[in-house]
Amino acid sequence: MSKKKIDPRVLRTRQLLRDALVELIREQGYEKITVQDITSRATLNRATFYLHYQDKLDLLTQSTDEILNELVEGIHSSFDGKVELDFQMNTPNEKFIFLFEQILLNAKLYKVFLTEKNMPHFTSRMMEVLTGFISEGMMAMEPDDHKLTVPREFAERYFSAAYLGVIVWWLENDMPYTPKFMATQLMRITVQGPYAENPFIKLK
Amino acid sequence: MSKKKIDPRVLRTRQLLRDALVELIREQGYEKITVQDITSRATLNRATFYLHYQDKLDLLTQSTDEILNELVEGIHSSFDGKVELDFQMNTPNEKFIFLFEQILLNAKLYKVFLTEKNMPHFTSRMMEVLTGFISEGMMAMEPDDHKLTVPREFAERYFSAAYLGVIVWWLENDMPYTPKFMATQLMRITVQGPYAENPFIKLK
DNA sequence: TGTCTTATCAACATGATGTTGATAATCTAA
DNA sequence: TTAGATTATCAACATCATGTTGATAAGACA
Repeated sequence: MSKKKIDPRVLRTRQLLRDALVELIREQGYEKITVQDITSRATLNRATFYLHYQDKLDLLTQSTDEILNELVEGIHSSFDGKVELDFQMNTPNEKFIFLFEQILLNAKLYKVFLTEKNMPHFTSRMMEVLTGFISEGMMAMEPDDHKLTVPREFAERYFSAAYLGVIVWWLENDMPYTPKFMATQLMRITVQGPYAENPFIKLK
Repeated sequence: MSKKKIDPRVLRTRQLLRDALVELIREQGYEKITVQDITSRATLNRATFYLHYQDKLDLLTQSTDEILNELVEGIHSSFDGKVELDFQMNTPNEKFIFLFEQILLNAKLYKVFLTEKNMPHFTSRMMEVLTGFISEGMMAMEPDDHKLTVPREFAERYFSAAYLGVIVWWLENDMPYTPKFMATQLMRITVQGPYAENPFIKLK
């Protein structure tokens, strides 16, 4: 009901605007772009822009929301209830492999949106997405707050930030490893920490 | 030699502009601010702004650099060579306590710059600062790359992103814990992971 | 004190913004 | 395939922010 048929011209126009935005951000940074620049690149009239979006920021916000909603829905529809989100040494979680694979598919776009300085909204939304998976996984592993070493929110933020940081690093370096390798490394560092002979674990 | 006497009026003007910027970002977000807004708030003429900065972004960039340079120099001068940056269970590293204390002192400013959406430059510079400490600590602990479970750069990014995420969480929630508590939690989750009975460590 | 530096102020050209109304193109459904 | 509805185009507009300039005032410093 909520999805009436959308005029294909509208979809086309919005896609053109979004593509133009991504290109221009990469070329000259988000700040310097004007609505005029975007519509010129998209071969549309400037007034047309205002039929679809309030301003530059609105275009960016809506685009990021659409992209990340697709990501989340893709994961949900592929794994709906089938895969437990547990953390095990050297066995990368399939959802995380899928995550890196999806990002790889749209690497050009993710790279621009995640690694350009001054990209409002996208990074925080991406963080929310990751927090979703991580809090889900943590609740599955340990629903009892008392058995956590640190406040739950603290841990969730710690891991989502760490994972996002790694994703950004991967993109900045032009994806030097496969999705499976990345997911494996994440499991390993999460479980074992960074040192092979784990000098951390010397409990008193 | 590089620090000639700076006219106090210049310092005053720059301080006024920086303060105005921080206030306005908090009130209406970085995007919507104009140079006119900043100079009005600072009770300065708009032309005066251009005697000191190229544009809004230049003011922001220079301000963040100054703030973070002060932070780094403060830590260096307080601990110069005295404190090893090692990671031990339940014993928070003094540099990290100091870090949280410094942020607490300028919490209003850090909160705006780190948690407002769309804050160019500051977050990435802050990340660099953290990466500095972390890579220093990791090299002290384990200079041999072969004994790492994951690529060194991967681990450095993982931890700096995680730590920055936790700092942002702390600020967003209006510093609900003391710097010492925060530093302790960071050590604990880094060393032991999030679970008290560490179910992660079930090696095959 | 006088000199140098900086701030002030008004004014200007330029360019981006957001809106409007008339017109053309394109889609959808009968 | 055609008619009616939707959307895009285009030119024009007032408004606002920008960046700069030149003349003048105020403040710092030796």
